[in-house]
Amino acid sequence: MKNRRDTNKRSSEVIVRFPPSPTGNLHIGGARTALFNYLFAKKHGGKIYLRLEDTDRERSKPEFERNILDGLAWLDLAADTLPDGKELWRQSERADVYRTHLKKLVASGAAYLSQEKERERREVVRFKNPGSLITFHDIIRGPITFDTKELGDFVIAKSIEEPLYHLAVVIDDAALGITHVIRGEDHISNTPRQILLQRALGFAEPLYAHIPLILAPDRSKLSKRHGAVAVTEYREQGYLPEALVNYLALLGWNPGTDREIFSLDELAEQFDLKRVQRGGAIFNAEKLNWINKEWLRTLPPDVSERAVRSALATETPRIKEDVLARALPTILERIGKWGDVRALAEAGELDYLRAAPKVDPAHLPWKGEPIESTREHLAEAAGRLERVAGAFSKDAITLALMPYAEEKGKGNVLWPVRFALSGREKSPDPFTLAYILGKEETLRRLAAASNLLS
RNA sequence: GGCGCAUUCGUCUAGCGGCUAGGACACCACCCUCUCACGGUGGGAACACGGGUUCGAUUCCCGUAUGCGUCACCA
Repeated sequence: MKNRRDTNKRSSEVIVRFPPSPTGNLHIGGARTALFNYLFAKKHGGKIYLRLEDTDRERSKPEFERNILDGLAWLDLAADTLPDGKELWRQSERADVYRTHLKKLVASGAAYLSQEKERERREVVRFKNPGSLITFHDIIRGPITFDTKELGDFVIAKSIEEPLYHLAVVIDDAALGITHVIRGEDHISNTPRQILLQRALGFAEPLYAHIPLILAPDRSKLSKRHGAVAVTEYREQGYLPEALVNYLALLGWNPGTDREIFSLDELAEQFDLKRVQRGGAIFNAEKLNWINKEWLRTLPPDVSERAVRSALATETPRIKEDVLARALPTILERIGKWGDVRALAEAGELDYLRAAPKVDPAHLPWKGEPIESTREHLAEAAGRLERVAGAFSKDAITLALMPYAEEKGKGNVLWPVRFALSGREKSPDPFTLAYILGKEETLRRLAAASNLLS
């Protein structure tokens, strides 16, 4: 039998699979299962196959399949090409194989056609359960024992033509030569059933590793009512795939060091099933945000600029190219993900980048400073900035303004200048603002503010 | 309810018989500072409980409690 794990020749080979059911979008938990399988395969130079478990024809939908494939591609979790040369393994295309095995099971007496009363169907295929004690060694949890008598003669197919989950899984795992089954802890109780089938079919038993579940803040199973669960929703919110992968890897696994920022390749290098946690882990968006921020900082400026620009694409009027380019570091400092750019814009915090602000003259003077001298400060600041000869850089601006500000009191000078440029009580510092806006626009706004005071 | 899995700061976690129980996120304070953000420094914060085993338990064993999973002609 070709799927036997030969103890000499192929003992070190690792073959894993990610088998989503296209009955829903790729969610965070499924993505992490895919990730752990991927990391394990890469770590050991093995293979990972993608298998669509679509035996339930009613619930399986093309749009879910699309969503799953999109999500995996976005996270950069590429599966290996299948032994038959295809990219995708669909259970719905393997009816003949399942039928053959089913007939064999029935012929040998390991399964039987069962007459049902008052059920959905009159006749189904049940597995004749020998009722033995099954123990398997979970890589993460150690030995787990079940008394399969409690399972009864479970149904393995709706009919000879319609296999159910456990049967299809066992047959496909054997056909693909799967060596390690890495899946969610909710599958622990499925394992004895599958081992029973493997034995009846004469298949080799893969090694099992059941990873902990991802939980909602209230420790219940993470679901739609807890907010975003689909991977594509995180993409839409403007998270970086590197960040989501990084965070997901750290949810339930750790490298044993204090390091927290890892690329996919670095994770693969470090990954070890032995360091996977046993208890469930709550999904914490704040930590994700922090990791995303760390990744944001690693981006080259042109990539960031493009992303910020596209986040602002629907905002009018458009921010001028050169202004946006200079404002980029300041914007990046204030966001955790691309979606925050929109939030910033909607809160009006970027208005001053587009056009001169409507300045409320009442807010122009710094604490108790008279209007007269405030106007003087604005005029003097404008004069000094106008005399800046070379590049209108942040350093040059600071050099031009600082001595005067220190002489008259920093707040007395810097507050009105900053307020004149931004029109806001909270904003970046005046030097940065002047640099972003450019000399001409800076002088124009200072003059405008000065006029408001006369 | 049966069966199974789990339980260290609010959260993610380090720890694999002897530690002032470490780190990160979040939070708080201070510093930086014209404001905000960034950054820096510091702080509060945990071994679920009860029995054992042991000279000594966060660590090993057994209970209890709690949480979660699963008991489909879904996967």
